[in-house]
This record gives sequence, C-alpha cells and structure tokens, in this order.
Amino acid sequence: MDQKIKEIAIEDTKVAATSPETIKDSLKGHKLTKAERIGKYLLLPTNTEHFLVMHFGMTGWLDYAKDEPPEYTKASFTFDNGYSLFFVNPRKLGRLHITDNIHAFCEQMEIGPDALAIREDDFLRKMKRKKGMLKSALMDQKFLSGIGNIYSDEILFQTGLHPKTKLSDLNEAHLGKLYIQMKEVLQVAIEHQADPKKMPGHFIIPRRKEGEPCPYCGGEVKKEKLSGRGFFYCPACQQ
DNA sequence: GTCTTTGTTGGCAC
DNA sequence: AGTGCCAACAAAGA
Repeated sequence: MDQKIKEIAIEDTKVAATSPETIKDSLKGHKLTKAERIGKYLLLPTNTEHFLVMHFGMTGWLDYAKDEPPEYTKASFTFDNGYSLFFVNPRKLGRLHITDNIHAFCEQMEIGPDALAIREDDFLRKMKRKKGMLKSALMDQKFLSGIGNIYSDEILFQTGLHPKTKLSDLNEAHLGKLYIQMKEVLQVAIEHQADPKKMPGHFIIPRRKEGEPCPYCGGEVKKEKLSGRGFFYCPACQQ
C-alpha cells in the first residue's frame, strides 16, 4: 500500500491493452492504494488519477513475492521494498488497461452492473426487458457482469431452472428466486475461494461431468451445448 | 494426436 | 436493434 512502484516490466506485450509505455508512464513512482472489482475486472486505483485495470481472461492470478517471476508471468510491478506484484496469465487471454476515469472505462468496455452489487428492483426490471435464453442473459457481461459459464450453471441449478429457459417464460417468483440464488452462489463461492473441492455438497460445480450424480436427486448430470459452450445440469431438477 | 476449456470479440444470419 | 452461433486466440490436461 505504502510502497511506490519502482520498476515495471511488461514481459508479454500481448496482455497490454494500453500501450506498455503508457502503463509505465502512468504508474512508475506512484502507489497502488486499494483493490476493487467490477464484474470480471480488477480495479487498482493509484494515489494519482490513474487506475490500473486487470482482466484475467480464462486463467490467471496475481502473485506478490520477492522472488523471480513465476512461470507465465506477463507483467511485473516491483515496489521500493523489493517485492513485486506479478500478473500471471498462462493463456495470454488477460489484459492490462490504464484509465483515468472508471465510469468512462466501464461505458467504453460495455461492462454491465455487477452481479453482486445490483439491487433487486434493478435486476427484475432488466430481466423483464430482456429476451432470449436465461443462461445467455446471466453470462452477458454487457447486461450483467461477473458471471461466467460455471457460475451461471450453478445459479441455474440452485434455482431449479433449465439453462435454455426463455426469459419470457419466467414469472416474478422465478426472477425473485434467481436473484436470491445469484447472490447466494457467488457469496458462497467467494467464501470457498472458488475452489471446487471446497464447495458445499449441494453444489453442482464439483459434478461437472456427464453421468455424475445430482446432489439433490441422485439422477445423472447431463451435458449440453449453448453457443458452442458446454453446460451441465440435472434434467430432473431443472425444468 | 484430439478434444475440451472458468472469456472476449468480431462477423454473419435471422 | 437484439439475439444466437461460430471462429479465433492460447496453452494445458484428459
């Protein structure tokens, strides 16, 4: 927190959505003051007007250590105390951005309201206006941000709704339950460090394999595709 | 060697 | 305009 960034190395320019020069010029000599999150973006404000914004893509994490960069490190931010923050991103699908205005950034990137922050009345209003399939809506980052393939499956499993349910077929009770489960599933996942092995027994996430037993009814978990992406569900519990 | 994947984007079709 | 589907990107594990 109190440490100034002494050195910045962009080991792979592919992850630099903002030019490496701009990233360095904007951050060098300044401090990262806190960490926030909107949807799948990590926001790191500094003691100046600049923000460092990270997206991890499918796989990625941060490492804070005094060591050499871990394997797959794509960017390093070294502080005065000798420790470094390593942006590790094996599949190179993550991105680093610099912005001076988070609000404008979210508009430009079309980041919808965060799933954990949205109020129930806003959620209900938006869902009633949207068309198409339920799972697609939950995963639409412009519409609602933060939920991906795995967690949309879990939310739908806990709500007892089929992923391909048409939004037009949902009533007020369905939407209310969906809102509750969306918050619950995400909260529980965070409490368990998003580790499938630590998830509660009633979660379907550790059962993402065809033929696995449904935690509720013991029936077989099925796999299907939507927009080319596999999803898992229980045909007996999710109508 | 082949297939799949925790995400996003751009192109195309309807 | 809104929605669905696919390919592309990249690397690892089954």
